[in-house]
Parts: sequence; structure tokens; C-alpha cells
Amino acid sequence: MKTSEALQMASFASTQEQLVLTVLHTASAMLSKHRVLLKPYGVTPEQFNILRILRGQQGKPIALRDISNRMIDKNSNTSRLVDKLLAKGLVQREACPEDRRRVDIVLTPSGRQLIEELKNIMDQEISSLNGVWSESEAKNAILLLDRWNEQP
Amino acid sequence: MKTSEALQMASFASTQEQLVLTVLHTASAMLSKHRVLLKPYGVTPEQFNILRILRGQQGKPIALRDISNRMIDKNSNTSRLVDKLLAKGLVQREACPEDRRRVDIVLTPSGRQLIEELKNIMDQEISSLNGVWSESEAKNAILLLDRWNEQP
DNA sequence: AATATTTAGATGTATCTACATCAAATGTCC
DNA sequence: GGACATTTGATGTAGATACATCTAAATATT
Repeated sequence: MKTSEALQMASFASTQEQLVLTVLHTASAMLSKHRVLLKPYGVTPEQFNILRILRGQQGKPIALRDISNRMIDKNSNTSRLVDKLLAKGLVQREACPEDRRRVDIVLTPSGRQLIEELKNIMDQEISSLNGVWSESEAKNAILLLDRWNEQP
Repeated sequence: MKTSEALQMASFASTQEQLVLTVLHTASAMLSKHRVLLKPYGVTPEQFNILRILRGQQGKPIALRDISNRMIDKNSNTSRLVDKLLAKGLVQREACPEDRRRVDIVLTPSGRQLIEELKNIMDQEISSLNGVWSESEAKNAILLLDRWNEQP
């Protein structure tokens, strides 16, 4: 269902406003879908985001602060999300000798196993999007959306 | 800052994945900005969404259920968001004679006054986006994003 | 008509977000 | 070296979300 139908809006004040609402609505729907996909594995999209960042580290520890900087939602409370992952035994905290303020985070073996499994699921999900956007359409949409992010 | 920079990602598994992450990140940043703009007026973007829907009614009552259906984030708990607006004296509940399960919602005078003020602010915000996307670029981006929403 | 099903909305609970504040460690500037 | 500021992460809080459950009312089924 198109955004204008989902919001039951007959008209918009401007096309620019319609685009903003379309971005917000689409993101909300995407996130809902991710939440459903991840639910059987007991992780939220926000927690998955952290696991994916850790996976990219390939075993190298990363400070909590650097995880925060890479989060999709910059308002996420990384400290508490890590708490949740810790409680599930998916990550470990490690003291950082050269800066005792910092806390380094690493995947545990079971965390590594889970993220590999989840990555397969998400990759499958993503590859189904080949039928939605061609390579050049996706590139084009990225450029247009990033215009907003590059505003002064 | 472009999404790829904000997420500090050197490469993406695919352009389609990059687009999904760009949508999610852009929406999160837009929502943050709206939250900051609305904060001085004591309303959240979710509450604003309801006020805007009520404004579109032009005084005509609307059932809570119909508000839910028009929300940007379909997971919003409209019942409780209305509670918050009620506590601020911005809306009123009214019994619905022809279906006593329903609860109609209308703006109070102070609610109407506030939404008009907020609309000016948001309109200003939106009109600044003329410099970001041309009319045809915005139309194009909407079509591309709605492809996701129209998936089977 | 009697019963069952569906719908509208409220509410309980756990979790998460948004934001402010705090403490400890490090940096900076004189 | 010492006063002050900044950075890092934890935590308190208010409020929002996600989801299940509950009640009342309306509608469908038999």
C-alpha cells in the first residue's frame, strides 16, 4: 500500500512534505518487518545493529563509544542495549588498559554464531529487494535521501 | 553527513541494503529534528501527528480507530497518546451516539491554537526543503520508496 | 432469540527511547 | 603541578512502544 493510502491523505501541502512523510512511514514499516523477522531469535533491530557492528570488527574489540557512533539511530542508548546482549551471553565487556574510561566490547562464540545466522536471514531479505529496485534506482534513491542528511 | 559516513561503513553488501539503511537512518534523523522543534511546545512528533490529523478534520469528530489508521507509525498506541493530549487540554473525548464502542476525538480551542502555531513552524521547515529536492526529484524519490510499501 | 464472533478502545507489563545527570578518567592550559 | 574542562560510560526518569489481555458493544450465525 502506498504511503498516501496508508496515511489516508488525499493531498499534501507540498511534494517535499509528502516525501518526508513517505520516508518516515516507510522506515517505520521496514523496522516493523525487521522486528518480526528477528523476534524468534530474541533480539530487537537495535540489538541486531550492535551485533552487526561487532561482526564487522572480526574479533577486534571496539569501544562502546565507537559502537554508538555507528548506530543507525544515534539516540540509541548503547550502554543499555549492550546490557541486554550481555544478559543473553552474546557479548562480553573488556577493560581497556590504555584508557580506563573505555569499555571494549567483543562477541562471545554464541554471539558470533547468532549473528552469522541472522545475517543469512537478513541477506535473504535484502536480496528479495532486487525485484523492488534496480541497482541504478537504488543508487538514485540513496543520493536523493542523502541530500537531506547533507543539509547545512 | 551522508549515511555511509554517519554509519562509518566503508562498503555495503549491496546497494539495496545501503538504501534500506539510508531510509532508516534518514528517518531517525528527521524524527530527531522534529522532536527538537516540537519540544518547546511540549508535544512529541507522535502527538503532533494526532493533532495534524485532527486539524485535517476541520472540527468534524473522528473516531480513535480512524486516527490510528492514519498514523505514520502504525504501532503507535493512539489511546495513550490521546491521554497525553487530553491531560494537556488539547483534545476532548466525546461519546459517539450511533456506536457506543467508539470514542470521538475533537480539538479544544487551545489545541486548535497550538496546532496552527505548530503547522506554521513545520511548514517553514518543509519549505526549506525546496532547496534540497526539486519537485520532480521529490516525486521520483516518493515513487521509489513506495515501491517497498507496495511489495506483495 | 440465543449464542458466537468481531470490533473499538482501555489497560497491564516489559522493554526501549530520550534526555538529564553523575562519576571517573583523561586532556588542557596556565 | 594544579584548576578546569572534556570525554566515556553508567544510571535515573519520564514517557513511548510492542504486545497481550480485557470489557463492552455491535454484528453475524444458527
